Parts: sequence; C-alpha cells; structure tokens
Amino acid sequence: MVYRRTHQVVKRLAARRSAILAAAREAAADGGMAAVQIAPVAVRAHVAAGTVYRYFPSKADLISELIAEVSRDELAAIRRAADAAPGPSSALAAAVTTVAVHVLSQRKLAWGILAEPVDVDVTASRLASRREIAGEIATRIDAAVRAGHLPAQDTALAATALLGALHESLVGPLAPDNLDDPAKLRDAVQTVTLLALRAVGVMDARARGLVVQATTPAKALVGA
Amino acid sequence: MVYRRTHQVVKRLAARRSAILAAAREAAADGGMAAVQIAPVAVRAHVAAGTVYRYFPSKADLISELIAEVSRDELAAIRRAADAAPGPSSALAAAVTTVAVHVLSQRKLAWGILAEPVDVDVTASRLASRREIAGEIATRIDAAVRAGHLPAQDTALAATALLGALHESLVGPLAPDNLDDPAKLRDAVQTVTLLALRAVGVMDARARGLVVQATTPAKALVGA
DNA sequence: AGACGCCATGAATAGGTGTTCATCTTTTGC
DNA sequence: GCAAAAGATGAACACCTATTCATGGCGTCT
Repeated sequence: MVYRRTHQVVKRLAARRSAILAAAREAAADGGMAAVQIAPVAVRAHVAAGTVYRYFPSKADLISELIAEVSRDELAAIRRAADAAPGPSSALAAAVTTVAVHVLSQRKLAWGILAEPVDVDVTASRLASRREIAGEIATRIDAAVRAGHLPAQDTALAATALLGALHESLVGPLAPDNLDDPAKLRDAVQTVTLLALRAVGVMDARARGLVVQATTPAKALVGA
Repeated sequence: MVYRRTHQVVKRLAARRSAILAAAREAAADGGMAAVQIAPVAVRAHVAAGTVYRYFPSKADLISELIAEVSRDELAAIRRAADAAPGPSSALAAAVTTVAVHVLSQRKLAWGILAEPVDVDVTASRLASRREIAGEIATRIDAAVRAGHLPAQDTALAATALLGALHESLVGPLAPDNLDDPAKLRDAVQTVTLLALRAVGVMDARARGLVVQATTPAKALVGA
C-alpha cells in the first residue's frame, strides 16, 4: 500500500516551509540575526520548535536559505534597475543606487545578512551572496569600461571595494544615525554613489549628473 | 598592618597582564577571534584560567582591550606614515597604503578586530576603533580639501567608505586568495589605493603618481 | 621567624540554546 | 470506518565555554 502526498498536503507543506522562512526573515528584519532563534521563529510561524527540523536540517540551513532568498531578491532588483537605464554608465549608477537604497531601507536585515555575528556557520551562503551581487556589479563596471567610459581595471576587485564602501558607510557601525529622515537618507545615497562612481574612474562632473539621474527613479523606493 | 605591593610584584603583575594580552593577540593573529578562548589563552600565557579573571573582569573586557591595543598601534603607524609625506595628498595616499599593507600583513587579526563574529559584546570597542582610524583618515582628507587638491565633501562619510572598501576588498570573504605572493600583494595594495584616491576626487593621472610614491616606502612593510 | 593576606589555581558550576525523540494527531488507502 | 504511516509536538537532553570559588602557595610586614 503506497501512500502518496495529496496535492493539499503538498501545498500545506510548502506553505509551512515558506511560513518558517518568512518568520525567520521577519525576525531578522526586526532584531537582526540574533533574533533568529529556533523557538521564537517557530512561535512566529505558528509551529512547534521540533517542526522546524522537519523542514530544515539545522539552524545553519535555515539561515543559509534566508540569506540566499534575500540575496536573490536583491540581485533581481539590481538587474531591473540597471537594465532600465539608458547606457552602461547609467546602469552602473542605477545598480549602485539600488544597493544603497535597499540596505538603507532594511538596515537590520542587511546587517544581518552581511556581517552580523551568528552562532552557526553561514560563511558559505554569505560568500555566495556576496559573489552574486559583486559579480553583477563587476559586470556593469565591465560594460562601462568596454563602452570607453571608464579606464581598464580589475573589475572584480573594484566591485568588491564598492560594495564594501556602501555597506560600511551606510549600515556599518559608523553609519550616520539620522537616516530615518528621508532627505538625509537621499543625501547619503547620493554622496556614497558619487564616491563609488568616482572610484571606478568616472569624471567628477559626469558622475554628479549620473547620480542625480539614478536617484530620481529611486525616490519611490526611498519613500517605501 | 598595611600591605604594600613591592616594585617587583607590581612589575610581575604588569608583566602577567601584558602576557595575557599578548597571548590573546597571538591567538587572534593565529586563528581569529574564535581562537581567543579563556582556557587556550591562559595556556599560552602560562597561567591558569582563573588567573585571567584577576586581570580582566570578563572575556569581553579582554577582547576589548585587545582591540584597543591593536587600534592604537594601527593609528600610530598611520600617523607616522602620513606625517612623513611631503604634502596633504601624499599624506592621504600614505595613510591609505599603510592601512592596506597592515591589514594584508595580518589578515586574520584584522578580520578579528573588525568584523569576525564574537560570542561576547565588543561593539563598543570596535566602534571606538573604527572611529579613531576613520577620524584620522577624515582629517587627512580634510587637509587635502583645504589645500585645494580635492573637492569639498563629507569627509567623515568618505573616510568610512574608504575603510569599508579597503577592508572588504582585502580581508573580506571575497578578497583574492593568492595575496601571499608579494607581487600580487603589492598590486592589490596599489589597485585599492588608486580606487580610494579617485573616490575622494583625486584625478586619475595624479592618483597613479601618488600611489607609486606611497607604495615605495611601504615596500619594507610588505616584506615583513 | 612567624603570621597574615594577596595572588594563583583549576576543577566544578552555570546558563542558554540548538537538537532529539517518544508520543500524539492527522491524513491516506482500502 | 479502520489500520498504517507521515507529520507535528514540546519537554528533555546535550553541548560548550565563560565564570566562580574553595584551596594552596608565596610574598610582606613586625
């Protein structure tokens, strides 16, 4: 007698899994990775602690998937913004702006995904996450270089450095603390984007123009 | 009957304290902050675990002092290098190069001081450490701005971003892994310094010159 | 030299959270 | 409807390292 999982059951299982992941994400957005503990997450997802282990082998796996999920969303947003730009330099500016706006909008989550101490080993998924985002930025830099807008350079290293600059200055411990004010937030985004563009070799005057262009469509995001 | 501590005893106590701190530093340089555990550190320092607590109230205090110590050394090195430079722009280049060379020479230690997950709260001392170093860099940027070599800008934010770029690209998880080769190491230092200088507004041509100048005296450090 | 107290010791303790598993509940196939 | 199996439960367990504290040794003062 073969027991098969009914559609309904399959759906319920998938829903539970999503609920647990969503609960973990909420917890992280709310109180950082430190708040992602099995028992509280289980409560948030309306399941028992043991149930979590029917869906994720360990806490490390749960957090790893959380990181992967957030990373996927981020990557998609960057691509969308960059692809909508008129040229390679604009695309790069749009990509950088998108990252800046996103990390600022969800500072705790970003900090948790990127650098917050966690009691389990999630280096692998953090590494993968960084690789994806940095790779995308590197591609955009490369496009601008090939278009003759930027000097030749080690694009991988440049992309990594750019992300480091964004993260440290916007969600790191030295980040300005009054970024809840939308105006200040926009200023910070523009300042950092300008730095980033100049770093890869965009001339100052041109960089300022690109920053303004890139910030305009991002305004909606800033408000959200 | 009042018991006073003899000079000899005072010296021995101080020596023990230093030995414990040194042991912690060695452990961190060797295996990152994860290796800074009370029992192993005590062994390294040739004392018992309980003895550590006669010198440091808690592990958090021990690590905090470790961070402060390394930070002091780093700050001194930066100042020395910058003060020896002929002008404000050179000083900035020298400061950036110094940071790059130092973090590369002691990658594990740097990572531990800066960002490695620790099981106790050391955010305060990490914050202080970053503030000191970033403050120094900000001062140097400011000097270059006032000398008319750089456009006006938010120097604090710029300094933070620069350090973020250096750290992420040189000791972060995406850092190139073949930096044990001195030539590659020098290339990485130069590339990142160039990015940093351009980011704050140094013209590309001039930046390249400054980078070469700044790297020359730093060669000795690279070799060490 | 003797007594008193600081310093060092390290085995035992504490505390907190991820993980397990015997038990109960729900769903499935006949 | 009823047995069988998958799924869910949550209290108990396990583990790991910081911290404590009763004890012993050493240095200091009279």
